Amino acid sequence: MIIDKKERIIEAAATSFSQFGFKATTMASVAKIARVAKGTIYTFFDSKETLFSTILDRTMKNLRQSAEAALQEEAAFHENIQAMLGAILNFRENHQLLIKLGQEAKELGTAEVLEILTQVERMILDYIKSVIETEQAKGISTKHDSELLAFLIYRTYIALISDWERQHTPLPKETITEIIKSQIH
Amino acid sequence: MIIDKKERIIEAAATSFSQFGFKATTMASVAKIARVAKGTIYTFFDSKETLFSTILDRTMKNLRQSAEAALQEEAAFHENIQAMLGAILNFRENHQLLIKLGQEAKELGTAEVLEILTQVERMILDYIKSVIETEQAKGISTKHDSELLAFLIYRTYIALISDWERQHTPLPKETITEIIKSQIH
DNA sequence: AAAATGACCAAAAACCCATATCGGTCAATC
DNA sequence: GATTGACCGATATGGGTTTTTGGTCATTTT
Repeated sequence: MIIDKKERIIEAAATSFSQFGFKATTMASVAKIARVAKGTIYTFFDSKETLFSTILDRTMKNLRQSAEAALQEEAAFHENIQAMLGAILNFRENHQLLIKLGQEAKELGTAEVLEILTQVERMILDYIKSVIETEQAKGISTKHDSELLAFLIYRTYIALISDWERQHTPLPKETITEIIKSQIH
Repeated sequence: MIIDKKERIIEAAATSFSQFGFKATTMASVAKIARVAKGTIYTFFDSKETLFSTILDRTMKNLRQSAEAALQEEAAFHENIQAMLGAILNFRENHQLLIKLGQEAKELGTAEVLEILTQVERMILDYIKSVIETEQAKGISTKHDSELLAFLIYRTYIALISDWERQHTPLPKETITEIIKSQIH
């Protein structure tokens, strides 16, 4: 019974955070959706932040899995990197929670949510870094160390996909591939 | 006399916009600092926006001059590009008007100021583009067309200088040079 | 008559403050 | 021992009132 309740709370919170964002989600409404009393939430989570963290951790785990699934054993390094970046951006653009947090940061500019988003970026960068390091362990040489390379590649990729398209027609896939490739080796 | 007055208004406005930002400068205070009546401002400029535009145009002209001054006839393309980028970033970081507009956009998030800032970015990109095109006209080959190359280089440079340093120790100059270089050829 | 002024106006912003809502607690209940 | 929901202090909200602002224009100054 206990586990079932905790799960219901998490699901209710996930729905609400995704639909209304962090600030506009109230503990009372989460409790109502989860069909528990407000106090019950606090037997599983000490605060709204903690509850949110649980949801975010799950989401990031899903993101890592999506990224992982894009990798192919037999593919070349730069192909895998690009497939992974594509998966990450696709995930970011299709998961309501991250979309909503982005909107919330832009509209309300709350320091709290802004910090959460930098945390998300940090987690993504760490994942990219780990993929690079796995590849390096296999003996593949890179131009820069994994931290810098992850940063450089991720930022460039986002710039080319999201920012460029705000004012231009999308770039051909080969162009993007070529740019990413030239940063690795 | 007329010219003198117009100049006084521009100077007063420049000071005020730089010190207090767009929203917080009032036409009344500009008039007071310039020692003219409020109505007089409107014989030279039709609106606060127009007045501001004049100031911004001057600032951008100064920026272009600073960037221009960093170029050296005998230097290699990538050296000039980097010198120019350095000059632009340095200008951005040291000119009160642009700093203040950045703060204003972050704090108040006014659509008006945000639009001004994208306009500034556009002007900077156009300038970089023109420098690239001058070089291309001399017969130097580049990996990408000038629009994409300007975008790529500028974004990467900002990422490496400003954003990287938010969480890491500054990168050695040679590393930055190398990265920029590899994007050009 | 051309240039300059500042009182004036509608519109927008800032200010107040009573009221509602929120995250979190804990004595009572199951 | 688990669960509840009335309750609390702190913060957010709504909206009526006042102040400030960009812009105008009849009047004055040059």
